[in-house]
Amino acid sequence: METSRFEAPLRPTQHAEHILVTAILNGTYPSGTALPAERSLAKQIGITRPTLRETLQRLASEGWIRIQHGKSTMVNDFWSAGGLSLLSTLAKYADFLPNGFVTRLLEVRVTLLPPVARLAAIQQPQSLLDYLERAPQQSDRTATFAAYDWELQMLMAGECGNPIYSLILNDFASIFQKMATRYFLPQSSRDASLIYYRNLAAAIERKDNSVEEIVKAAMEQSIQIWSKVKESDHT
Amino acid sequence: METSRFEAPLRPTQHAEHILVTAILNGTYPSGTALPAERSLAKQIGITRPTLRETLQRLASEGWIRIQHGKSTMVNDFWSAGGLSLLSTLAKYADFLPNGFVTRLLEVRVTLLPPVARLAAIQQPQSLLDYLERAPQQSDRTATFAAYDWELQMLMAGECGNPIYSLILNDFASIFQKMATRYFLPQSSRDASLIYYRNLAAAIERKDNSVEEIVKAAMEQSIQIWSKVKESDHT
DNA sequence: TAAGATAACTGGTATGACCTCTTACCAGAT
DNA sequence: ATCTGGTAAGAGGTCATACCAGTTATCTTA
Repeated sequence: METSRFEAPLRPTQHAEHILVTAILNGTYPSGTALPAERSLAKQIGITRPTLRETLQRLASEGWIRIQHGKSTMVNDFWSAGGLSLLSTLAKYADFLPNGFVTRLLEVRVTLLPPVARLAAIQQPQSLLDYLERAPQQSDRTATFAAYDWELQMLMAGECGNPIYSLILNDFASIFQKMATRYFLPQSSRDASLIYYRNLAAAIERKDNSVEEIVKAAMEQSIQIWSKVKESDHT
Repeated sequence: METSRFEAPLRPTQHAEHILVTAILNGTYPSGTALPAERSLAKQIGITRPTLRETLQRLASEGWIRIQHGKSTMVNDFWSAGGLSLLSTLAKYADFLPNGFVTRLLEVRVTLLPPVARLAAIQQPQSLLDYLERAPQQSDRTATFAAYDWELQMLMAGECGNPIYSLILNDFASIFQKMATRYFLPQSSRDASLIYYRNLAAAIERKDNSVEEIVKAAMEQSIQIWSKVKESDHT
């Protein structure tokens, strides 16, 4: 349950977020119901109203709640009303994530990244090749692989010519970073990625439009790998 | 420059957002530089610090700025550091949008929506068919088409079984709504959509896996239509 | 009975003080 | 000379409380 061994005394604003998000996720404040008034809510949580409001504004902009002057603040069904920035907050409370949620994320990546890679390979092939040249070694640490793999995605999104893909990926960051340290733990995961990097570099040099398929295959494989990693973790 | 003919006296918190976002977009506060201290910034804008902070927190959560205790608040390069929720704020300041930005958004939709439609057609075909049954009439108002078209996308995202697609679409909402009223203005746009709705319904009933292609073709066509709409608007 | 004032909610903003973190600078010890 | 630790200034973080402004139900009043 804990992220760190020592209970870091949360700042009031983070404390409020923790209380509220937890309460929404566990059904204490079901969607469609009204949140307590700010004055009483602040007293309950043990912070002051201005501080509480900063947190409320943040949660509202992510889509957890809906604030309207004069009316009570309402709890949203964030799956239907929320924005992608929910993911960054949601990642902090991974215990509440539905089963297979990371898989859902990887499935989105299967549809997104291949076209992005194709465009990037067309627009800035040398930039990708330079980066792929600096691929990690088989013996490198898990964290090294996680960082390298993530930056490869960001690089492709940044070079594809469409800035919107970067925005989407940025929202994926928190959850991806969190899963990557588990994903790259087995040696087999790292081996698979190294093969992927090599194939990708070769495809980019060939300029034969095989980039999209290669990335798609790798992304689909990553779903399989992830499901195995999850199994072995439960053992 | 103005969105409405009448200068609506913005609430302090919105006023602050307007000032800051405008200043960031027009280069007054370039990315990488420090924002003025909260106390002086609040005085400049003419609001108080707690109010300013609410706005700053919101902007920070969208990725415009980076706040750190003790250090100065820094301006981000939001294209590389921002999240998808930027779009909702960005839509309010469409004058600063780079040329072809909506086209970039439509291009993302081309990669995103077809797989979503395919999944939705598999999981909840009847739900889609029921909705397509209630398609608007050729003579209906522009706003009617805009609303119907948007809700169709949302329905597909909601029924596809992967909640993340809904989150992404939600962030598209503001810009899409804004463009839809222009997009559906010509009769030809509405005719094209009506054909698309019919084809889609037929494909779903056939259950022959043609849904994805039909949606993809329609989304690609929408890019063409949009470029024509833009041209004629400049005339 | 129906229109309008009013009071009691709710969130929105204003003040000004104090707490905490970061940083740079400087005195003292090595 | 260099390292160490303290110290002060400036940044964001929080608090306390009062007041402003929409929303809504109620209670007048025509």
